[in-house]
Amino acid sequence: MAVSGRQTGRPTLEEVAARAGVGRGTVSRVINGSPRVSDRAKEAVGRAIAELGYVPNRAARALAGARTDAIALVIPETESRLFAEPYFLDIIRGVSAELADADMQLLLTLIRSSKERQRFEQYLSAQRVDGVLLVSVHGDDPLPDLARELGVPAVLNGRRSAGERVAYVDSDNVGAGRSAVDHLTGRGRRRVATITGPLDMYVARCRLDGYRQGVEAAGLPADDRLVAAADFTEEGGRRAMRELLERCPDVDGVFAASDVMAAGARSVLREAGRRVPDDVALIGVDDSAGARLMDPPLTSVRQPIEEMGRRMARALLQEITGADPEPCRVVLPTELVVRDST
Amino acid sequence: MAVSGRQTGRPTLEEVAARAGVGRGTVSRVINGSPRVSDRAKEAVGRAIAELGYVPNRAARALAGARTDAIALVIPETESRLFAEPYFLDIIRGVSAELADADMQLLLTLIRSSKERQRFEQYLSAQRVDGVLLVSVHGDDPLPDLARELGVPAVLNGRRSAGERVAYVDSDNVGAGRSAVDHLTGRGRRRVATITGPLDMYVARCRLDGYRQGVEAAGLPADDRLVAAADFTEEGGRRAMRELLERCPDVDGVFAASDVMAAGARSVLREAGRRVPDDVALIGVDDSAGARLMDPPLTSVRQPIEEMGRRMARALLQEITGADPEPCRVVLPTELVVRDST
DNA sequence: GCGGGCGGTGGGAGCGCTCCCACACCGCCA
DNA sequence: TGGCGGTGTGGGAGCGCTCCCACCGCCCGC
Repeated sequence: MAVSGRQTGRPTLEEVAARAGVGRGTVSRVINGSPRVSDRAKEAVGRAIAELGYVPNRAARALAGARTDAIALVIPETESRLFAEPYFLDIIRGVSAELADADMQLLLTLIRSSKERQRFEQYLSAQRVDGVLLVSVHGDDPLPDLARELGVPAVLNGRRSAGERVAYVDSDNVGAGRSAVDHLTGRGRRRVATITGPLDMYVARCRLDGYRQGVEAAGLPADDRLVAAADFTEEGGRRAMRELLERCPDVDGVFAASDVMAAGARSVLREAGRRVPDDVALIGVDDSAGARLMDPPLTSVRQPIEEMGRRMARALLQEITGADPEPCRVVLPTELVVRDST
Repeated sequence: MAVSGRQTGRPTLEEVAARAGVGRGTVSRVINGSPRVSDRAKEAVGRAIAELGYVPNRAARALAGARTDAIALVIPETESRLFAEPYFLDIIRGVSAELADADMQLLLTLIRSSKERQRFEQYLSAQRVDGVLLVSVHGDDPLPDLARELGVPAVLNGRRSAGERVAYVDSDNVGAGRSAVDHLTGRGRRRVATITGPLDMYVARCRLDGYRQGVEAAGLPADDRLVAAADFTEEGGRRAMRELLERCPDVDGVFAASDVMAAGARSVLREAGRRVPDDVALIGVDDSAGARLMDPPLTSVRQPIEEMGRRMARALLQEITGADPEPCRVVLPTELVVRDST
């Protein structure tokens, strides 16, 4: 049964109106939750909608009204895949959960090349989405500002700098570094090193700041030889660990600014015959799935990634409805997950 | 400058037509690549488009025409997160790459609850996407058939059974199991066990078949005590390995049908004092990021995940344009990645 | 008792496209 | 010379909504 003759088969708002014995306008008002509708009409329309199985046509809505009921989640992947991948999935999970309730569509846009970037910029300026969520933005990324200029609501995941002007949801990266080092020094480590992310990224600088605070708080001497810059990759972590071992053979604790780099460091430590955690305690950031698989399982500072996604979505929705004129500035706390590597 | 007074600011097809000195129809024809246009007109329109920075309005297009220029990628997450997460990201990556060239939008839909499932089914029947890509479908998932009934093109990632009737892109799971066992027996292992996925999933049964073929080909006796069913989770892998150790203390090789389960097995082996690979050789499937991090690094059978995503997208696009009446049935080869666990 | 509100309503006028019909205009044939 | 088909073209008629104006009652105040 059903789905037989008709071309498109879908009932329209007009048909709903006819069945409910009201005008088109009234149906539209009911659907959009306008307060100026009598209970009687509301009920009649509701029944007609149910009977007909009516679902509003999004294209028509977008064309007639202003909104599209869709937001874009943008993930730039220009360079090497900097962040551990599960990170993105968790963000997506959070965003998706929040959007589902608002009945908004999630458009996923991976930007790999400048061509794709250009295409996305066209997208933006064509106002084809009600807002954008930007993940993994670099310090010099112009996309957030472009969105602002075009009047498209935007929310970032992470800041580009301390003075970020676009709305953002970030995690407490200074606190992450700080708690990692506190944990290390709390276990009696005295020569605590750090492997940083790329220092043109604010997130990396923040974690380094946290490290420095922790070192100072423990009354240990600041020693720049204990700081090795890397790039969030495993190979980078490996290289940095080698440097560290060479410069400071007496290192007994390492705070790697990401789990992936910690994994790199771990393999170098193994090759060098240093036991973890006996000789060198090791701690990462992200609490990624891989952390648990490492040997020994890696102590790590967890970020509430899914929650960040959720908060970003919520902030964007608010910005779209214009509920809150103040751009969202949220910094979520991190949490130490202690395992056997420390 | 720019973006000053005008309400929407975007030029319309009509304005392009006026500027090019042609009719609306002609501009539309040029944009959609119709052959029935003179070179002169084509050129004039092209210039006008460039000068005005015209970008077609998607909503209007969708409303007037039949297509929406969007496809949905559906990821059911009802139960525990069965598959390792990076899997999905790689699929997304492949799909996205292929779609970008076709200038199609990627709608991501996570289905967690029956409510979200229902919403998506409404979506489908409202014809709001030109097609669907379905990932991680279970044997009894009705979604693919629903899509078929509604006449929405669909492509699956993996089959639900040997007789799958909906278009699909799968990897050679039998071959994966077979090559894993061949590798194990090739290294002289004689008591080779397997930890399977949930046997109501076709993928799990295929890998088990491959295992059995491998055992037989090596002239080893089939022994059901060497087969332990699990569920693709780490805890499941752990439980299965314990069983195996109890039933067959002389086991010297284990083929786990996923890296995650291999990780579980590995930790049980450690606790039991069995060395890997000396006492027991261990091999997984997926070649996930975690495999490399394990100690020792895990030998694994890699699936061409990103390529699968790409092929799925390509197949779907073809099905949408109606180019190929035959539903896509692709089975991609897997590849053994040898590391230190075997 | 009459005028002015206000809650509630109907329906016209688009939104920016695609589809398709109608109509030039060309060169060809009979 | 007239007719005929084939190109190339213009533009009307929607697609299914939202927005908004106009309108109908009713109740209130004076």
